[in-house]
Amino acid sequence: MTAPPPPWRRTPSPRRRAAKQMLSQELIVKTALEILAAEGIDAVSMRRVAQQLETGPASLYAYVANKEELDELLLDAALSEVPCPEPDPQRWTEQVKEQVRHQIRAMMAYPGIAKVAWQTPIPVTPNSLRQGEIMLQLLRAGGLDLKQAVFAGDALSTYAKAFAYEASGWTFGDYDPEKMSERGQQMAEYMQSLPASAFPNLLRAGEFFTEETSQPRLEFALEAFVAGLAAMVRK
Amino acid sequence: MTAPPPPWRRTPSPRRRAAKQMLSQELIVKTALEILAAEGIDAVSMRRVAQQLETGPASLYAYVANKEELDELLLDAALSEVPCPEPDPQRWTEQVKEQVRHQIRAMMAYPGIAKVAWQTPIPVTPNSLRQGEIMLQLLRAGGLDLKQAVFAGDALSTYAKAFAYEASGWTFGDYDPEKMSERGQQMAEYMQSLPASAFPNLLRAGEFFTEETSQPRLEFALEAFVAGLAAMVRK
DNA sequence: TGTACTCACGAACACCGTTCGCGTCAAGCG
DNA sequence: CGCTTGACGCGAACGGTGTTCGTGAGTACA
Repeated sequence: MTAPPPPWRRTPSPRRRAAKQMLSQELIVKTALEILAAEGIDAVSMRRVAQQLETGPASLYAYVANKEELDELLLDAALSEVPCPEPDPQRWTEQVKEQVRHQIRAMMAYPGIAKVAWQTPIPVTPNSLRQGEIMLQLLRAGGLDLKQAVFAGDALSTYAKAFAYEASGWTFGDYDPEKMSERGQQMAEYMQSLPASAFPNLLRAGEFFTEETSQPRLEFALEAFVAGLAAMVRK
Repeated sequence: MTAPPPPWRRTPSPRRRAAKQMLSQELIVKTALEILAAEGIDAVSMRRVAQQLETGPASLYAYVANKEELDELLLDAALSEVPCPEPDPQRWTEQVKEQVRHQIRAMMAYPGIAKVAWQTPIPVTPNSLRQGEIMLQLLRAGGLDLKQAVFAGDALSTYAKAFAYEASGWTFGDYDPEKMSERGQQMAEYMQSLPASAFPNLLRAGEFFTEETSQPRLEFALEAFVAGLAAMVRK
């Protein structure tokens, strides 16, 4: 609100470097996570983070190569909270399922971080690698050979990302409720407009597809897949 | 190269509507698909499509509500090629797997369309619905009850989208090879920099994770999941 | 011929990620 | 102590995105 100083008068002490906190990669990530928590993933832009730090977007590039690297750091921060159990061959199926649940829970703790996980092909951050290794250990403890473990681990982490992404979109405001109910209506209208028996199953599927069936859907998928793995091992 | 007409002279016959093909939703989708095939999904912007049609971006909004709707139409076009088999209870496991393979193949025929599938929550286009219903029919023919079929169908289509997305990124130029090999090196370096035994499995996993293992990875995941389903039915 | 209406679309808006180079500051040296 | 020089923070600009609104030209009708 104060008027800018007259242009001919050199500003007296504009830089009080020590006064405002020095930038650092850590501080940038911390700030980005705060914005993520408060305003969602789409609000996390280089500009918005810089604004929060009271600087211009160009300043961030001294500590972060680009947006992609920032995204990767955010994902890694989210994954840092996932525990690493000791493999127990007796309980391997339960351990595998539990690990996937943990990974999904960690991603859903930061609304929208799953979207980032998809944009980051083969993340190589410490915590991502750690999760990959843990998963392989649990699977191998169950008796899968290396190749089987790698394939199964890939499928599980792919599904975990996919599930977390869809669930995030559902539970946080990414798509607004008004639009969604409109969709539901369109869908019902379209299906009923065709020959009555064209969509006998799909017409009754809606009731199993609400937010509160999210958890059972995950459990079903995990149960089926892990049971399939167990059958391979026994054979 | 011709000079513009003097401003006081009203342009004689600027609109030869019939000369350039009239716009229509169909033409817009067709043009977008051509650009998609030639330049990849990221090139498909409202501006680029309009440019190809020799008009401004605003003109498209008469036939398409927004970019999201255009995306949905593109996805629907891609799915139109997926066949719809008659359910055969004797061969249901094979039919389910084959249907997923077909869906994935259809998406990969249009590089990057899988990305669109992710951005479109619960697509309600005719072909998407048709695929949903088919999947439910195949699963129910296998003996699953409606709830089981809905959950299984959800998991399968989620995985199909996820797989097609990852495979698309891999096989088309989305991430450039130089960057990727740099990644691989970083990864190997990091893993070896830690206590020797920190990543015993992951260090040997690389060889199972090339482009040519893409197909076997899919088959493994399908096999495990469908086997798990079959076990549920038998029980 | 004059008028009224429709509608195609150019231009603008508010964003985005990224880059370049200016200008200021602090350190080093005479 | 004062000057020079090097480093570097960051404002401004570039080229992109999706979307909206007002204008003016074209058509149809009186």
